[in-house]
Amino acid sequence: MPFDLLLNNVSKYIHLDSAEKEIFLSFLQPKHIKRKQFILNDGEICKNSVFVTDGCLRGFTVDKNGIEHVLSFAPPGWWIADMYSLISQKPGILNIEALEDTESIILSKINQEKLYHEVPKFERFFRILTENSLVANQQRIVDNMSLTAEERYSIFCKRYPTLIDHLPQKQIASYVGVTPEFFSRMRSEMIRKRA
Amino acid sequence: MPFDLLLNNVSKYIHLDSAEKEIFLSFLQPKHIKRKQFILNDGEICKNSVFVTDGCLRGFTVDKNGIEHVLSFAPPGWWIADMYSLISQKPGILNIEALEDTESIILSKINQEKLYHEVPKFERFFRILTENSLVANQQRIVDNMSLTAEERYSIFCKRYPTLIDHLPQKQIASYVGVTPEFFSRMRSEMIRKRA
DNA sequence: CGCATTTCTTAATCTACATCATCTTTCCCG
DNA sequence: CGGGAAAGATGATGTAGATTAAGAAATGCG
Repeated sequence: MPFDLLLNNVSKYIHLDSAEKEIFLSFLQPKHIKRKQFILNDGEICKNSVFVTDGCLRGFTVDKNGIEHVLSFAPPGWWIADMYSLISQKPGILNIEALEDTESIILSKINQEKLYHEVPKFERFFRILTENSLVANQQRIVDNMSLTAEERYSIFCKRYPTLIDHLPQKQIASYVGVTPEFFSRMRSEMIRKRA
Repeated sequence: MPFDLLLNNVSKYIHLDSAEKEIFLSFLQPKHIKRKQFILNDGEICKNSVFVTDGCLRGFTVDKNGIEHVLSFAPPGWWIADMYSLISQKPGILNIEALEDTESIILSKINQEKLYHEVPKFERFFRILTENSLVANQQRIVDNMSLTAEERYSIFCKRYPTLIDHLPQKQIASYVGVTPEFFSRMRSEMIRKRA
């Protein structure tokens, strides 16, 4: 069952009996996403929370010079959405794209509201997810103002250990906030230092 | 009445009849804050939302090298709090300090909850404040990754027009994310260009 | 399997911003 | 209102990371 990963994720924060699990599962929809396929474009209203069970998604914005900036990755076991747009139901700034063929589970905004009515303890669960995204954003602002690229890379490594040797370097570079060229040079210097 | 500014602020988002206004006001507490006085320290749990009616507060973090990074200002008409800590009631990372003698209105977390029960439409109001802080943080991450110091300064100017010639330059520099020396140089060059 | 496209590496040069030092100006508290 | 501290200006020098260019390696798709 690919839903096991999701149930595990939920049970980190709230306990569900089997009736509640049933209700939860009835609101979910599995979705296969092909490599390079977009499931959200900037300017759209975000209608879904997406939980990845296999593969990997990325959330990114495009600045006025056409440069992409990766704000988050979603490997298996992670949720992804444009939190602002999802909450406010106003147009967002995030694009969400599959970096490889990906299996996911969709919880629509509408079903999320229904779920709150039928199993109120899910309010707690999604409140915690929102808090986590808040704290991550706050921390990221500070990190970008005070840390070097190398330090930011090591934060990436802690946050996404499974992605380190798994993702195109240019995606990691974009998350860390440097050019692919500099990132390549930086990595080879880090290896040299360690040797 | 210094509460007028606050009632105006609230009525931008929700309409209150006079009974509801009464209830709201009964939960508030005016507070005078002296220049250089802290009303929140990092590591503490944030217990209050603070609305400024006169003067100015700043929210900032201190990095591992002891350098301060200003995340937000609160001139008259603005709310300030460590949103993450306020919502989660866990220790936060923000310090909040008065940049000059300041008049403010305090709404404690506890009273905020009571207010939700007595006047539920305040849920909408504070939800919107939370959304605004979310979108501001998201935008700030992108801005810091893609804009020059000069562009970030012009965003500061739009966001806080009343503060431009009113605040120590080093505070603005810290918000923009540059050293005071570079900020001084940058400003004199911007003036030269315009002349 | 093989070719095209994407990704990675390395090098030279460039630039935005930091750091350090010194001097001047402003401001605030006794 | 006067003196001391904080803030600001300006110059010289240092550096993290960008840009451009060009070749090598990897990868995905027909």
